[in-house]
Amino acid sequence: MERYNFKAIEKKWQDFWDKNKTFSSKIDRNKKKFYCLEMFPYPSGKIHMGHVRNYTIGDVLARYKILQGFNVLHPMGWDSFGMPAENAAKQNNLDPKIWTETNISKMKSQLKRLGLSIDWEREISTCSDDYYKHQQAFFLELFEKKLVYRKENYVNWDPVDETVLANEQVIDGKGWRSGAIVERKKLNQWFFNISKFSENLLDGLEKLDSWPNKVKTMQKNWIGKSFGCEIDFKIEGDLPIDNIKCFTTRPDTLFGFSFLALSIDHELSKHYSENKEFIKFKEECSKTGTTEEAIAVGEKIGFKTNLFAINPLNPNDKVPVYFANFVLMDYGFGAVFGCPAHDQRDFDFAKKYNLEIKTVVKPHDKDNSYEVTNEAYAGPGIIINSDFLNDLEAPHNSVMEAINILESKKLGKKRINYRLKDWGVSRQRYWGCPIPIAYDESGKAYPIPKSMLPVKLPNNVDLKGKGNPLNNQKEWKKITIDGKKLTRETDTLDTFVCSSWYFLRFCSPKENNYGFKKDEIDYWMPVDQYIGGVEHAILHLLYSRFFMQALAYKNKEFNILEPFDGLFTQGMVCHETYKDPQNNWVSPDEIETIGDKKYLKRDKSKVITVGPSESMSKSKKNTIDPENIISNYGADAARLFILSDSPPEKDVQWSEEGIISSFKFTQKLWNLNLKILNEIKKNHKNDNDLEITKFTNIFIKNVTNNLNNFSYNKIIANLHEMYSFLSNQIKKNYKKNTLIENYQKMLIIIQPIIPHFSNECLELLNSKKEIIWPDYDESLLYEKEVNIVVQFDGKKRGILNTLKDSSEEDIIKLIEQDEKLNKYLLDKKIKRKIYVKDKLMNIIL
RNA sequence: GGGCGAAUGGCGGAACUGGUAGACGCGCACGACUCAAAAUCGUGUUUCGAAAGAAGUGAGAGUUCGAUUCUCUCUUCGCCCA
Repeated sequence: MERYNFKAIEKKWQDFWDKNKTFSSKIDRNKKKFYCLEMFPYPSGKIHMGHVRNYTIGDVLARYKILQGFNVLHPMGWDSFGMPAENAAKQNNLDPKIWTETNISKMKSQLKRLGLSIDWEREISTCSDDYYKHQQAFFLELFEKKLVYRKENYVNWDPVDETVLANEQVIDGKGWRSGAIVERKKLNQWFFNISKFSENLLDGLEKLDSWPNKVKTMQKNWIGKSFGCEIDFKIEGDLPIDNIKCFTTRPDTLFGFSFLALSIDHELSKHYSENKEFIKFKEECSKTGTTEEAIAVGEKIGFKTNLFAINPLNPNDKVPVYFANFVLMDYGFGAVFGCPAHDQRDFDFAKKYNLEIKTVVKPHDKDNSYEVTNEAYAGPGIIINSDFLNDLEAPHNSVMEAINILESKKLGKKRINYRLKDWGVSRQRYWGCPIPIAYDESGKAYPIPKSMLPVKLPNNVDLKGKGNPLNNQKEWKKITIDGKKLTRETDTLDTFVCSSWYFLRFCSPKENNYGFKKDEIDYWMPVDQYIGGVEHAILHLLYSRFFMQALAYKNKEFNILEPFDGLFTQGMVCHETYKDPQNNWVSPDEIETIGDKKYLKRDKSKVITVGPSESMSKSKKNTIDPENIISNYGADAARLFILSDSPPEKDVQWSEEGIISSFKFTQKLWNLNLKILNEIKKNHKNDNDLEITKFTNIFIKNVTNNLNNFSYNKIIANLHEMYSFLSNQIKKNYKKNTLIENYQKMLIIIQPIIPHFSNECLELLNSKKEIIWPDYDESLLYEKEVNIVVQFDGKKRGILNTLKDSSEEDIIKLIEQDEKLNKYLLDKKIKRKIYVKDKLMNIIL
């Protein structure tokens, strides 16, 4: 038996694709285009199994579309700005640029070994100034359109490292590196006005039919449109103010009003800046944490002012005003009216401070004496105890009615509120795209003229020092524009900005004057199928959608509003976790299995406990290195396995047995291939071809359907069926041409999955016929005979094999003649017959 | 706390619009080849039962001639948001 030499064969085809530029793409207006895109990777230096899965899924689709005759664009690039480079640079005294470039070349060669159908001529890297100069131009374009602005906002400040921390760098309220307690600090930062497009972004979701509903729902919730009312509450007390503005979605519960709560960042707080009690209260608030989660879980606390708010619907009703930790400045106006009976947070607060709890909604099954006691009632019902609002259906009719009354009395205004906040894009870091702005001494911002772009990152920057590295570049910061001496902005852009338009750049990767060429994006965009992890379901996808809106704003030339026509979110790659007796994580390749137990390889007295399968992560040491897998088993085997066990949208469990089984399967297929080539040489004259042609037809139909539905795991099952069919039937002496024709079709069908193997076999088969995706003949799928399930009283009692399209009478006759079935009919009267043609006969006795 | 989704053999998973539950793979068992093992090939494998047969898709109800599929209630798990 010959071994399949995957190493030589895979290399041969990868070199062939490289040399012939097989996957290079050009605009061809006679062909239908297909833009297949997988989320581009961060160049960490090593591909991981998640990449293998992501890019295999995309590659299967791209190759399928190529075979179907589409003009396919399938590019790849690098999301190469970001913190890991800066951290690595700090730790190892490296230049982030060199670190990143080395990683890119390593990862590129690894990706090539997977045999992907990538057009490498379109490769881009977001950290190169060829790329980011266009991004700076976009920033200025948005600046001109007034979609970018600067405002003060809070950041996580590490006082020891003198740096701003990302949320994920704050662990238990402390800086991840210094361990210092993180402070809230206000900084001037740049914002993209994404909230301006809230309605468009919400609306656009409706048209995205090929997006998973899950993702659409997540975006919808993130945008968080709510319908309600803004109310001006009249204020009495010891401060010179007349009113406080609130937003509420439940103005219909105003008669349950018992306090008014303000965010500690509300503008009124400035009146208390010297108040010791208030300062203490603020400290208390920051201890419980300022994340929304901490607030929801933690205790609700408040600071009572000497102010009173007057209920607009009932002027005799005056309630106290508090500052409270559960009110967020970002939502509405940073002020809410408290209705304890019908909101749990308000309820908790009222209990703590002994405030009145007035029930104003009763559930449908309760009478008017209903009273909220142990917890707030937030469900639907009927309004009670509310004067002119009584008996209204809540919330369906009551909210609208309350708004109408408030509007007619000029006490409030109908208002739509969005949860979506503007996108803060300033990052106080070195390794990012410089923001093309400079300031004069008064702090006024000037855009840097387009002719002076790119604003390049300076080289040889000391990253180990404190503070923002660019801010320490005294010379770099100086710039003169039109004779004015200015100081550059030292913040860089969030890396999400880089990934918000890279799919446009792939259409025109070499264009020098602008980020893309119009005729090129008009041809290629939108991305027909975008594939990536569900972890990007909200931010990256929403930002990219916003970016298209922003480019199209006040620009009739640009008319792509949705960048991604289809979206597919793949699941994660998981692996069992292992621990030694000391409870340390152990990596799979440190383990040896003897019998049904696992031991540490280097010390076999240590028994390993097997933990649950979890997504591969370095911290749990349950990663598998794709490079080893490809070296040991080949790219085709790796592709087969990563697709085989689970549907692509679900998590897949990596296992040693699984990859070995896929590897063995490639070997079996190879030997089968040799046998088939041998049969062809024999040149049989046998005319019986129906069986194999029929099989090929079913095979084409099944795989095509499964490809269209992303049921890639089922394709692997189809492949096994093909193998078992061919290995059983090969001795049937099929005529040479029949065999060649059918086998060629099968090899084409398996090409998207195992491209190296398929190409090699096709070459050896040397058929004259063109290599295109085969059609199937519907008439050949027609069976003359069918199996009919026979049921008595709904219970399956047997199967009849009979002619297709048999009548009910024919079937009954057959049952009467059948020894096993006719006994059920003895001494019985048939009450009813249900006959489903060619499928089932159910007899009710 | 809210939203979305899932639950099928020892395991991963199939089952198109309600119509043969368990495709395909892993694992396991037995057999062939071998002095032996590995590799390979073959057979079997939901459970109970010798068999006939019965039960069976998280639990409970409902609709139906018929439910993994539809409806309701519950349990558990996952993801997202808070």
